Amino acid sequence: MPELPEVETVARGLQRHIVGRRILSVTLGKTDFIDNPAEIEHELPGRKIRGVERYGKFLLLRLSPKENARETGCETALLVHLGMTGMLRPQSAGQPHARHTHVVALLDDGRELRYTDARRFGRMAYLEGESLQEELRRFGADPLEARLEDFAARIRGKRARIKALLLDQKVLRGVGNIYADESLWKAKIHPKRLGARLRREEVEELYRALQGILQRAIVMRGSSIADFLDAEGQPGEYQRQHRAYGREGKACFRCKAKIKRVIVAGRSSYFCPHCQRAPRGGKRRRGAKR
DNA sequence: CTCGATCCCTGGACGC
DNA sequence: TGCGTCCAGGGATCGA
Repeated sequence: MPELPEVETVARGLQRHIVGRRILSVTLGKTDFIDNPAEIEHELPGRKIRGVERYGKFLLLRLSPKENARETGCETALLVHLGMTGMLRPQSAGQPHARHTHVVALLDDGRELRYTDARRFGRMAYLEGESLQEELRRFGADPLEARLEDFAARIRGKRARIKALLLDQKVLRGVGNIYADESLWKAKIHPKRLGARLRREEVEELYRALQGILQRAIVMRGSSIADFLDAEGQPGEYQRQHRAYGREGKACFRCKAKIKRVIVAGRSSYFCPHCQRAPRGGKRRRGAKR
């Protein structure tokens, strides 16, 4: 499940392998995850891949300008969201296509940049100029770039549960279920606590926990739970470091209490009931009707 | 504003 | 071995 560290890992791999390449042609399979398939087919051929960036959980492939817009400075990019099972990687054109390969871009070095996605929870969009900027503005701060003050304001200014806030891409871009749970465990904060109710020190603790975990996960090239592979087809190693996620019933690494699982914000949330204390009145407030 | 529910989709785990 | 069922989850959307 590609979150910030996994997408960063893919972006770095792509930087090494496809930057500078020109796209010669595009072939599409199923297209229900593409904003405008016809545009992808028509706009990409002839364009050079100038750079690859991560933007939250998106890969941003910066493209050379359109033929008729050389001077306008109009930025163009291919946005790729890997969803749950998306993979983007270059392979030699001779190699057989993996199952669920839905986008194939032939490159000028004879290789193909292939997008495969079994569940098609991903997204692909070609964007340019103002619509690109507009799309990027929809998202919150990058957790690795945000200053503590900004992070704190984003969290404490909201009454939603902290888990929901961490997952909300408009608040922070790039955090998903795994790293939300891992950072809450590290900071000893229960997922159902309300953002606005966190103490100053807790927010600071969470900020440091989140940054530290994301950085360490990037070094280990992300977590491979089911089938995540980076741009070079390699799995990540960070799943071995998980302290909460996926550990229901197992002993907490700090206190040996059994890790519990609850649904918060519609997602499985793993936490230590001893280290991460439930909020006061977390069930139903006393005397509240119904 | 925030919530839960629902849908999208497929593969893997599990029970029989 | 095979079949049915459940679950995983990021994000959009809708009604409460």
